[in-house]
Amino acid sequence: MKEKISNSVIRRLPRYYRFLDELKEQGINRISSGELSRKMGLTASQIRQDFNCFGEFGQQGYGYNVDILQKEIINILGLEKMHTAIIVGVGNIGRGVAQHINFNNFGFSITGLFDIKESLVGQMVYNMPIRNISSLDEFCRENHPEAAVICLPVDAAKVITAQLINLGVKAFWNFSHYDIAVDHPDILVENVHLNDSLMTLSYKLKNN
Amino acid sequence: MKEKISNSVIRRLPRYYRFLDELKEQGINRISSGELSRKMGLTASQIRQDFNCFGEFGQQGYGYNVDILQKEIINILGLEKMHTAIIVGVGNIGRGVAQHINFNNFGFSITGLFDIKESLVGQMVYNMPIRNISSLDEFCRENHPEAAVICLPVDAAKVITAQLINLGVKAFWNFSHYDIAVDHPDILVENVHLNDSLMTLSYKLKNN
DNA sequence: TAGATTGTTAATCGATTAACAATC
DNA sequence: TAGATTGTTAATCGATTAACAATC
Repeated sequence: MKEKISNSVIRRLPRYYRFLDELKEQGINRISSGELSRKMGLTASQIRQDFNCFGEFGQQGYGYNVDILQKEIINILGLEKMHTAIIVGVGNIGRGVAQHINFNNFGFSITGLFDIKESLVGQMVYNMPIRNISSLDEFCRENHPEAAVICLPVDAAKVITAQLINLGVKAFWNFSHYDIAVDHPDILVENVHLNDSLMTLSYKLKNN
Repeated sequence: MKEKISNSVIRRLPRYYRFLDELKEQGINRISSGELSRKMGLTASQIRQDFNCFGEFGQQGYGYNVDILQKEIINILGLEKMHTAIIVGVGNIGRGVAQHINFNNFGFSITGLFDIKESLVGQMVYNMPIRNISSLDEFCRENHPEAAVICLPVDAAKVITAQLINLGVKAFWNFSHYDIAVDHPDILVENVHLNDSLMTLSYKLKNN
């Protein structure tokens, strides 16, 4: 294991994970950096550099064992260690994410869902009722969720995030437009800025 | 306007757009790169470099006019030019995105929604019925959508994407795990890999 | 004018690519 | 052994930061 792993490397790991899955499905259990580079549209050099950040996973003259490599990536990403998480905001996008994402596969166990809207409170998602956001404090003091998925409008996101940080939440999967990292530099944040992404597509269309 | 604008710069533009919005709401109509850098957690240098890729938007000794700057960014991102788009796959995530995203604000006008599931066909989203995916060919030949939002499982995504490219769709907002760019290098793709994002959060939690 | 802040060039830093010796 | 392919160092490329002259 080398020193500091760069962000660029980390962001490529899930993609490797995905492609290794595909190889496994095709019954391929051995792959060289050259072959993988062609399949993924990267350079073989980059692939070898990336993997070598974490140790020596390959074998000279042979390549990489698909299964072992994927297990290493699972380990690096920490997908086997489970973290508790709550979903705050179960509107259009919150509900979509809640139902679409297989949290368990990626190291998260959802322990609660919250919304402010009375009409949503009590509805079942998975096999859990949506709770009133007024019970957030109490719930967190009892259950100590480690992470929160934030699917709220920007103003609510700001307030609720600060509240959750006080309650000990350490990591946020942030779907809101609120920039958590600016106010809370020491908190772990992963942003999903859908609007930003769509604007980028608009840019590409303009400058094709 | 300089030569090639780097990807890193483009990806920062929507974020500038967002922060300028916030400034406008606060009634601030003038900002220096130094102040903005503190608010956004960037260097002032980078901000000036970024804006200078596209022209001279500021004024020495004064800074930038918030309104003008935002209009320039809107122009650069092409948010005023409207593009027609369809949404393919109206399951959990497709529906969430369809209802959550304000496509019109970002240069897109949704002209059709499609799903394969009979139980969904006919249901109304916005003021449009979800159509059967079997009518995709006919619809595209008549309406020529420029872009498609892909919210499908990986296998369906692969097939439908190829079909849509044949029908003249030029750009994809891709929520599937299928890597469009590998098979179709000349097509415009903007990926939203939610699973990848969540795995990154898992990594951060492991290596906090 | 003096102060502030841009636009822009130069320096630094980091990430990607190329090359090749080590080794299976 | 000969061929293949890794692990790793060195070279290149690109992006960020620093510095400062231009100018409002």
